[in-house]
Amino acid sequence: MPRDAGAGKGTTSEKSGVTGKGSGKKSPDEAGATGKGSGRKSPDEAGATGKGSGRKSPDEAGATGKGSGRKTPGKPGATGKGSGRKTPKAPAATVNGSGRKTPKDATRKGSGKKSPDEAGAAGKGSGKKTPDEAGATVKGRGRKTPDESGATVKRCGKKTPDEAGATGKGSCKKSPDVAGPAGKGSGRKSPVKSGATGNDRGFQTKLKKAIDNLVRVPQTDRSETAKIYNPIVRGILEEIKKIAVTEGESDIFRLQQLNSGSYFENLKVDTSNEFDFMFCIYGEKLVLQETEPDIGMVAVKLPKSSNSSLRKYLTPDGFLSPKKLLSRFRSLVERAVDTLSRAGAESPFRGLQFELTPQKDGCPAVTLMVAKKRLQISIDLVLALVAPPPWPKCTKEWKNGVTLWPNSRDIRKIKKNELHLVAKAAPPGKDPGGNKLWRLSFSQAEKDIFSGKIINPTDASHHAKTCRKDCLRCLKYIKLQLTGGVARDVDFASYHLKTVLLHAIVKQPNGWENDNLVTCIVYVIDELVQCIIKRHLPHFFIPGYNLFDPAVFRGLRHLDAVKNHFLRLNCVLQKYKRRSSLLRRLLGARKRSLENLARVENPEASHTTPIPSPHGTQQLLEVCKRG
DNA sequence: AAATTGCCGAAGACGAA
DNA sequence: TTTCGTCTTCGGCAATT
Repeated sequence: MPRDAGAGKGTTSEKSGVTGKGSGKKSPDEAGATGKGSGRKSPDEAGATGKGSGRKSPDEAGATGKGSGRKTPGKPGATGKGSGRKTPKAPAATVNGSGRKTPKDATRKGSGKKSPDEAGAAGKGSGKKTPDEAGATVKGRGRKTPDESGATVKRCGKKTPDEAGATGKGSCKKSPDVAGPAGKGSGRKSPVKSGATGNDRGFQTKLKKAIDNLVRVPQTDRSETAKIYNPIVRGILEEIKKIAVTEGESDIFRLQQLNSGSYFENLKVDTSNEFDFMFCIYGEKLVLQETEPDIGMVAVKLPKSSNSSLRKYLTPDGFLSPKKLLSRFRSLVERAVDTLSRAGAESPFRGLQFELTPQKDGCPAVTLMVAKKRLQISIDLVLALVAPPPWPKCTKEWKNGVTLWPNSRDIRKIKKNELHLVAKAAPPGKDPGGNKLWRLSFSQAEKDIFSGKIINPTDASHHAKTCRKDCLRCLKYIKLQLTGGVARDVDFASYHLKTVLLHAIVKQPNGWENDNLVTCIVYVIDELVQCIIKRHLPHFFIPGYNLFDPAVFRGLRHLDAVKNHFLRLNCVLQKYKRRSSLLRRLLGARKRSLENLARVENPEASHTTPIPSPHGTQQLLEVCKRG
């Protein structure tokens, strides 16, 4: 986990009551109008046409008419309350609450977004508003619905390429034609003709499956687990708040939830149901002392004038003690969990078994195991202090100059993020007793970087998304083979891979097209190998903090094993990469020109001499086999 | 300050081509 | 079997009450 390495760590398909007639979704005819009669049909459509239905989520299975968009989790169905965003002065008296409403909806007070069924209940198909409704909703709002903004009728997140083009946004998969101009000339051209043997085909199929499928979390899992962890985390937060109020600590334990970790960054590659949450103490004035800038840790004091309840957790020499505060936090979580587990039959927690795992030395997280029948999930709760901007001095060197990536605007945005301080133990000898030093966590900034716009920017010349995140997921998957099988105790963390990737992008911001995944993996592995050879991997945000410094990295003796593990795979991938015709097929780039493919060949990728390994292919196949 | 709502992006699912 | 387009779900976030 990132924590080991350093820095930190509903929709209820609104059951509208409408029976599914008069759907706002497209009719089959309309669907066909796009020139492609494909796609998933809604249950409504399925019923209308007699054709097979699509996948249903467990909830949907019983429901007809559905809505899109997100509802407050844990509050199924329309609440009937009158709060939320409303048109301040709705001219049309029939409109209660917010959102688009048909006259029919007007009889229901206060619910928000309507399902397509509701929205279009008055007529067939279209979800468009009547002129009256349009007048009622357009004023005084920030964002507008697609309808209001004049777009064509679409309620779901994804857009058709047309819409995407119209708005300049959208994540919809585009056809190769849309995906950008085909090869503009330059670059190495592969002379290799198509020579796929039966083995190669098997290999490429497996690799593609490994890349496409192995590193995904199935939607059903996501849905099922979200229904468990969301109410639990909310419940614990509420219980802690209640306890804190009765015991006079409401000023510090009105915690703010921050979802963090690989699951919420969409970087998860293993099958463990592990979810990380930060519970943040905010609004406190803290005085940071950068006594150990090169290990990413700070000491914290309170202003003299402070009368915060945090005073209880000061050491005799006036430092805020991570150990004391974490201990208090754990006891609060224990009591909250106890309350949850004693909840009545009507509670959302019935049938769940809770177990807090023993506190690990130096670990900032309180880990709660939750079991529901055969499903088991692990919830990591990390107490964090919020350190508002500006960032500490040790980060000053970070991207002071002009860089292509991230660009200066993104850097400003990243630096606006709050930093967090977590109770992660210092390296041996640095903080005896664990009473003084807090670990700087950049998880919010990292989340910002990996959230899409920054890691996968869309620019004028490359309409397709980049493969940067996929690259990291593949590398994490490869690492999993090592740490999950060969040698568990290697201390080589995903955070190291993440850091290498970020440095690699800074060094080489171009060429991360989706079609270039294998080349990119090879490149990042090369960068990693260089870092291992030099025993030097600077923390991304704290240049002076070397993550491979013997003083802070315990797994030094394993690093060469890690290097060899990745090199063997690199050797195979490099060999494989040269067969451009195979690569073309492998990456689904059949329609693109060879020039386009060659254009992105990365000259930097070949600066490492691969170690020949007769077992390389075998190992990669092992990676693929799990699919 | 807290709750609610709606829009958006990301990514999985799945049928048709 | 692969590719593509569409639909769906969920989390993030801003606007609003």
